[in-house]
Amino acid sequence: MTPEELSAAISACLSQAVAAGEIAVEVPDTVRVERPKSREHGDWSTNIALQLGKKASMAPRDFAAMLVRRLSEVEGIGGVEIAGPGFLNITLDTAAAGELARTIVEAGDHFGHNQALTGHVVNMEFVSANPTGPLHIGHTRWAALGDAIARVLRASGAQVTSEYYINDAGNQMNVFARSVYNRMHGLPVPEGGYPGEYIKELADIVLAQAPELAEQDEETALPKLRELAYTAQLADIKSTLADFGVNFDVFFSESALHDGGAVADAVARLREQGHIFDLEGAVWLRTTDFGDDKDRVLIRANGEPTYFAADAAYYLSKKDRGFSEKIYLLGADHHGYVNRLKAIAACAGDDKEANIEVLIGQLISVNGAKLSKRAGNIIELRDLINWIGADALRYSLARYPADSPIALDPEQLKKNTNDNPVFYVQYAHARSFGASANAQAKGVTRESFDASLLTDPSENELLAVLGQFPSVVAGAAQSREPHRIARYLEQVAGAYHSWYAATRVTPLGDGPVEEVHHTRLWLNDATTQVLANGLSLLGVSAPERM
RNA sequence: GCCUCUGUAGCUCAGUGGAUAGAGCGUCUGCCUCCGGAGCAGAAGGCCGAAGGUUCGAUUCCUUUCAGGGGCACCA
Repeated sequence: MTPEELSAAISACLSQAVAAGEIAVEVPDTVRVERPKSREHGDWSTNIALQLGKKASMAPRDFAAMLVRRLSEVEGIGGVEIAGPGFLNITLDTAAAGELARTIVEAGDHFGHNQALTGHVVNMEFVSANPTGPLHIGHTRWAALGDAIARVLRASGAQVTSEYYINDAGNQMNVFARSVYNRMHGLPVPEGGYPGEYIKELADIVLAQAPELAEQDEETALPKLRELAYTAQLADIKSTLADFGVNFDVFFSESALHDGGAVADAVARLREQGHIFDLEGAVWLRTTDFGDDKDRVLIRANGEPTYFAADAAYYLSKKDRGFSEKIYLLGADHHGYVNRLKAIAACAGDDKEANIEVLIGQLISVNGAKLSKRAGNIIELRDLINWIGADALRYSLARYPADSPIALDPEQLKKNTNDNPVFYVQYAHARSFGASANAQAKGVTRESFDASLLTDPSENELLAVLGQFPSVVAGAAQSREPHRIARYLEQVAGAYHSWYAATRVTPLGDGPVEEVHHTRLWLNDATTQVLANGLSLLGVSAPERM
């Protein structure tokens, strides 16, 4: 019996009691069941009687007593006790609890999938680093976390498109091109230009493709140089992301918005909506009507559209493409954008609470220094991957909530590789995988299964932890917090290691293979499955040996 | 000044309107003649930044306050 099934059973009892006229209260959609810290409080507990007692004008303990009578009749429930002010402590029959092992193995890769977000059509935009330099550590957090969120949302039934917005328009591209040009000719970095070593590499790549650029003056060379350098840089970004296990569904070009007339069109549409005004030659969007602290310019007095205008056009594109929820994952340095992005949504006639969601991730600091490609002291994502591996990096970024600031010391991270929790989890997977193979070599099989034999306390604990996976996934999806998966996996690994130390899947020595060994193989393999499914949601590999 | 995030064990950080607040690292004690010891069992270590409020119950929600990070462009 899974916690969900137990929860449903309690709801059913409540509904029956209402129907029978024993209580008069609105039955909540779901009843929360929790794993009590102490085993003395049963396998699962609920505080539903405390919550509903008052609403039903009953003493919580009387309400609880009513529920106990009905719950005790439910198949699979071994006992129900009232504790304290009205907690219900529920103990499952061993067999009902153990049945979960078979449920998981049979569900396979699908175990953990749920319907919490079925029907949601979501656009998730993240990373969106400027194509003027390589991805660096500042981009890695959302790359890891954003991709994990996309996976978790999909597992919860949402239809998700992940998107990378390429800021390939505006003056920065010219500065970028001039930086490459200057480097090519041994000139100093231009004012406000990019100094990093990668500029030299780009210059070499560009020259290899178009040697004639070396002979041309800046004005002649720039357009083609710009195009080639941009293409090379974007290709580098894409390949780094791929090595990190992050594959976007869509790469969306900002300049395409300008060239295709989408920006002008967006301004016209917003004007129709009545949120535009003209002042001192510029065109403004009245974002203050929707919570922004100042109005924003869309078209400058000189006729050029602002970056914000492209943002508006981009939002409308997402809306036109049918996404009911647009999620933006931004760094804390963009926190000032939240209100104006939401104002765009509202100006476009959307609900700024339901149709747009802006998540702010705190920045990662490295040795206390801020990183900037302009300053040239970047730590590249590719280097980090090479140093500590994509798995360890993704996991260590995914195990913290986005709003907690983390300070990474690359040297420390590299040194502490063996202390990284990812190894604890991956090791549990490898160990359970190996244990299964060994057991089967000794004649243990999954041909028979008797759930009532899983009586060891460590088995009760492991089963309880495994059973929580679907609700953990659903919770992670709804809260956009994939770190819950990581923390949960650490719990699973811990429960597995304890179980492994307490029981045996393979008989001791030359002992006979008994029914209990066959049954434990199911539990072992169920654990392997949950660990693999969970790691997959984080984009981390589940090795069969280490 | 305004907005926002953070403050929990020596360190890095989880966590919840409920029963005894957790993990890893570090420290200390045990456990390899047998399925992977990259592991297990146990010990020590806490004014959940501070003060008010809501509640039967607050570390959790609200207000104030102190401390730290980040942000406040007709840049992109």
